[in-house]
Amino acid sequence: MDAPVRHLDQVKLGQLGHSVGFLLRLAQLRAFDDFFSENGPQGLKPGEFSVLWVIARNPGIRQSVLGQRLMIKRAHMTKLIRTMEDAGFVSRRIPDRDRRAVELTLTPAGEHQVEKAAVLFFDYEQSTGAPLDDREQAVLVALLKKYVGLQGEAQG
Amino acid sequence: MDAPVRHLDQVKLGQLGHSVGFLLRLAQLRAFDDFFSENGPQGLKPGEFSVLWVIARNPGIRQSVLGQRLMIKRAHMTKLIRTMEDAGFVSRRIPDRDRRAVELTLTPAGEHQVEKAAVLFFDYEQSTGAPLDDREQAVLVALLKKYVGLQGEAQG
DNA sequence: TATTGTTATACTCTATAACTATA
DNA sequence: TATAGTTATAGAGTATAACAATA
Repeated sequence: MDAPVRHLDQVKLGQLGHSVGFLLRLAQLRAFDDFFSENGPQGLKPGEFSVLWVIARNPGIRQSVLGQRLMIKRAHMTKLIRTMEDAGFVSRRIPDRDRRAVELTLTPAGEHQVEKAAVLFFDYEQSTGAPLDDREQAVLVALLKKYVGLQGEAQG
Repeated sequence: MDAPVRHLDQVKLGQLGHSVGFLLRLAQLRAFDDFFSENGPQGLKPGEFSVLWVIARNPGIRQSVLGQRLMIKRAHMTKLIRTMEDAGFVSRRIPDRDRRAVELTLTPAGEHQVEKAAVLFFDYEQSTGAPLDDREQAVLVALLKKYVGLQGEAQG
């Protein structure tokens, strides 16, 4: 009989410790949480930053396409975009050739906001990758891209 | 001037497409979401499965240690454990030597539940890793473990 | 009929702080 | 004083379904 586990290093994870899904969850918590809580750039939340960033690089992108790429559901996209519109960062346009759709662009204020936040975001990315050296980090990125099927996409 | 982006493969992600944090988020969605929504084993949610699994391998583990290892906050642990207790899967015990603490064990029903769920969970893990071959998957797991600081822990 | 986006509802997970009881 | 756990509240993110407008 083992004594009751009272210390972190004694905890046995078994197969779970080799589970991609489980490790991804822990890794995501490590990567994002502390950053976006306190040091959060300009009060932008993760989803908001990624949305602004992608609109900046794809002016006129359709709301549905943006949501698909970032894996954000339509209902949530609506709320996100409304918030960004209310903040004065995004403008919406209904194209004549398909009046169901919405095309998104950044306002000048939105562009300014993203570029400022991006500096903080990518700087943090660098520092949070600390436990891995550059080569390991590159391998991790490559494997994750393959895992999520993000390989042949356009680079900007 | 580019034409408005209307297709997924045209979307330019720029630096974001090389961001560990961003890729981790996409990867986690890919790994977990669809599985635990529909095919979810026995109606167990991800947090619930991981909690039961770790208790099974560490009988008598303290609630606080469990929460630290799984990166679940104390307030949320309380609710999670209550739910599992109400479901008849977990039993709580206040040890005499520190009457503030709670030691957790599985009931026979809980043990049965985890083992059944584990088969489905790890089988799915296998299939969801499809885009990566065995060697790539092993490298990914090793890098993620290093990234989250999960290296020298006890194996079970 | 199918698609784009909106609205409304509910649930999971998280964040925070105040609280208890024990140490 | 500090720690283990609880309670309560708020918020983000997501899932779901019903809906309007357009294709």
